[in-house]
Amino acid sequence: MGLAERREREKEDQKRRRREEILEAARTLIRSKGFAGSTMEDVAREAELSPGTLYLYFKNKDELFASLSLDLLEGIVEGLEKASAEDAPMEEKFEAMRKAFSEGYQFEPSVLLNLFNLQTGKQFPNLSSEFLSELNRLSARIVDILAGLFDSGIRDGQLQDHHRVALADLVWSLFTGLVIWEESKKFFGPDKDFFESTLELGFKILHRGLKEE
Amino acid sequence: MGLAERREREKEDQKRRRREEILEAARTLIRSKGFAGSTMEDVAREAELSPGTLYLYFKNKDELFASLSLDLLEGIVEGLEKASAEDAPMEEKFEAMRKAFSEGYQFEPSVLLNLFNLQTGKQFPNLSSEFLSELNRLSARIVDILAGLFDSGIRDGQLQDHHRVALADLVWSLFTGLVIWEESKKFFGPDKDFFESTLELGFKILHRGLKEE
Amino acid sequence: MGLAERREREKEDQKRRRREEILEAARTLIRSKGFAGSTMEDVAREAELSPGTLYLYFKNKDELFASLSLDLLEGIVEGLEKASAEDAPMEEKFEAMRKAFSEGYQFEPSVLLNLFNLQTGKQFPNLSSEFLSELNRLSARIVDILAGLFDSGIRDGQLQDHHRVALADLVWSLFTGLVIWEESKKFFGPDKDFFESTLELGFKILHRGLKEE
Amino acid sequence: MGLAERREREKEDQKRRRREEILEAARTLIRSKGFAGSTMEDVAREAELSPGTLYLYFKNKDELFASLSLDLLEGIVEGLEKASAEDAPMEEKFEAMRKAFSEGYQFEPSVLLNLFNLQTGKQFPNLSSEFLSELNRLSARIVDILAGLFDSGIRDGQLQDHHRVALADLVWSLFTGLVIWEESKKFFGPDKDFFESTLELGFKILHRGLKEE
DNA sequence: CATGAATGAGAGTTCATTCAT
DNA sequence: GATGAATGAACTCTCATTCAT
Repeated sequence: MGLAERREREKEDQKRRRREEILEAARTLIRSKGFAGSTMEDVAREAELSPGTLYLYFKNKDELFASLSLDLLEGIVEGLEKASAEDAPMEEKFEAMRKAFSEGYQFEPSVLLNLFNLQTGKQFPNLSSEFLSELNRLSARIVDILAGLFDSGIRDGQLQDHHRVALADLVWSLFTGLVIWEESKKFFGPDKDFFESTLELGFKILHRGLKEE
Repeated sequence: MGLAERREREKEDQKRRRREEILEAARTLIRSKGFAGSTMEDVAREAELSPGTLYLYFKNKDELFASLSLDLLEGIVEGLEKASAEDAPMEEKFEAMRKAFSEGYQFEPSVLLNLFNLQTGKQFPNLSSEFLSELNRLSARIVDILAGLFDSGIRDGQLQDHHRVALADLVWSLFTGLVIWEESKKFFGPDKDFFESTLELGFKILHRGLKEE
Repeated sequence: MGLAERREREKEDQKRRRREEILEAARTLIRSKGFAGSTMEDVAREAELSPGTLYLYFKNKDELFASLSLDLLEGIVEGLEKASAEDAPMEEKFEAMRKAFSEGYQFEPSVLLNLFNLQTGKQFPNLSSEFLSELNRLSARIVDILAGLFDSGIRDGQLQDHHRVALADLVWSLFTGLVIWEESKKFFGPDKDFFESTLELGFKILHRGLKEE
Repeated sequence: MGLAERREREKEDQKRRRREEILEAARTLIRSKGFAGSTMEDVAREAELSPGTLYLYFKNKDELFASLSLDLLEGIVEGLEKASAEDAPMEEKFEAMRKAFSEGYQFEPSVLLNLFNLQTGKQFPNLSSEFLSELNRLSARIVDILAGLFDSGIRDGQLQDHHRVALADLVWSLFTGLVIWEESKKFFGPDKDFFESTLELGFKILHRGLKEE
């Protein structure tokens, strides 16, 4: 490996790290002030950079914050892929799914809310279509994996036969709805967080509701 | 009834109608451009009024659009109250619930998304606290009714025993998640709407998952 | 006197009374919120009328509030005319002057401040020139009377010889300056009002400073 | 001195200069159109900047224009402090006072008028309380210095004994009243300016009226 | 690469004034 | 004469974005 090559790589690393720092700052801010409430200057201050610098790493504000959503979705995809790869009884698969979602929740609830604002696609004329289709590709991938998971369960007789995609939509909706609802509840009673336990209950009932006897 | 009295009442009616027109215009706009993307001038133009007039009926933009959320929640509360009032087998109650949600969906999905933006409470400094607490009161009322519904089912032995509020949270989350998700899907495949069928499936599975044998 | 004539007169009276009520309301408001801070709707509410009605009595907001200044100036002119009419020793004339000013102060300090805003003539494009010249005529009249007063004192050897108009300007400036300054002081120490005693002292020193020995 | 340090200082200078330019523009405008008549866009245009830039240097319109008043008051305080520091016969001190005021007049009469609008405190909800108290502190300081000046004259037997603060109020009122009055007169007879000569006369009479024989 | 001062379009909001009833 | 709902021009202020250094 030549020197030039190493330099190159170090530069790349440096760049990636910077990018991460900015996203980290954005995540902190979206939590406390929401998307519309956070200014680029806020992000710059939080990341200890100047506003101009942000534009060296992100095309605009929308894409900066949308990148958070991408990260979130990627994390969930990864988790779900692992869950679906295993050759295990349905119970364990459900458990793995639940864990993947749970990790998504850790990421930052506000980001998920923002994802939907993005995805309904209104008011984000600055989001490049490549970006949007990447978001959609990942969402679709999630539903895909979930559908596949249910398909395998149905085919080997562990689950009742229902439309796979509808089942996937249901689970994904349950997850996102719960994230948002728990986030809302926090606002008027900031102390408690029942996300985990309620999600667990949800999966339990879901499993029982689907199980083939 | 005196003439003055009649005049008075007609004026009241006129006023209410105007308010409705403005809300209607806002609903149309939130659908096409979202909350942040809709300007007060847009609303005025849509309602065929001048911008200043809007402020005779609503204190500011936030409250105007939040009023839509209030209407939506009120509609759902009403529907659920009817569902819970009936003395019927659980199946029918579930069916009534589903209908109440279904009507909420008709109202306008974007409004629900905006409700959550409001409720996470960030970035809406112009929303009076009375308004926010009214929003929260209604949300709480919904969960309350749902919890009561499950409670009755559990107590007369039709449903398995679970934490009532957790069950309520689950149903409410499922509904809201589904609304938002279907709305998102429309954006990248605008032709189909599986909300109704998926919600139906959800309730079916939920019922089976909870039913005491 | 015919009936028609009486009707006419009663109408006139009624009209004048209405006008007074509006001015009274404006005076109350200018005290508490200042000119720019008072809206026409405020005035209407205070006078228990509708906004539109104000325009039956005054051409616009500027003229309404400027009328207060006219009233104030007229009161002072009247008082000073009495003071200058008397054939009395200088001491008594000074005392009469002081009283005239004192009554002007009772009228409402804020009105005087507004008068100057009007008279520096900026930002009041809605004030008809007739109105402005009436304001100026009264101001000039005040200086005139004061100058005459000093003239008589100088000519009969009671006062030292100085430029009459300059003396008049001095007294008028002293008065207005004191009104405004005491008003300002009230804002950060609202309890005390030294206008009367300080004005008295001012006149005493002025007299001693001018008296021919 | 390091390079960084020098850069730093130059930046500071640049910043101060910009601020001055904006204030200068505001002063030009308040003279021609008054406070309420000048828009932020006017100021920006006059300063050859964009509206947004003004807000980098001043929190809002009120504070921008109030800064002019602060400058004016500071100038007067400075002048008066010099006047009171001298150990000189009363005549010279009076002369020094007069000069301090005279320079205040040069600053810009309209600013003084605006100061009083500010200080009566109505209708300026955007003025931070720190700003207001700074204005009041300076006003109080002026009266303080003046009172001290009179006190020394009284104690060494050059002036008759009167309430020091009342004397200070008188002089300050005379000054401000004269500024405003001469400004008003300019409006309907724009050619002449008797401020200097009238102020001189005022001080002469005042001195004679106070002098202990 | 990084900066941060400057930009300027665009938003929400106010309020003097009008006019159909 | 009186009303008050409606108007709409005009204002202040924000903030994503740019670009000279």
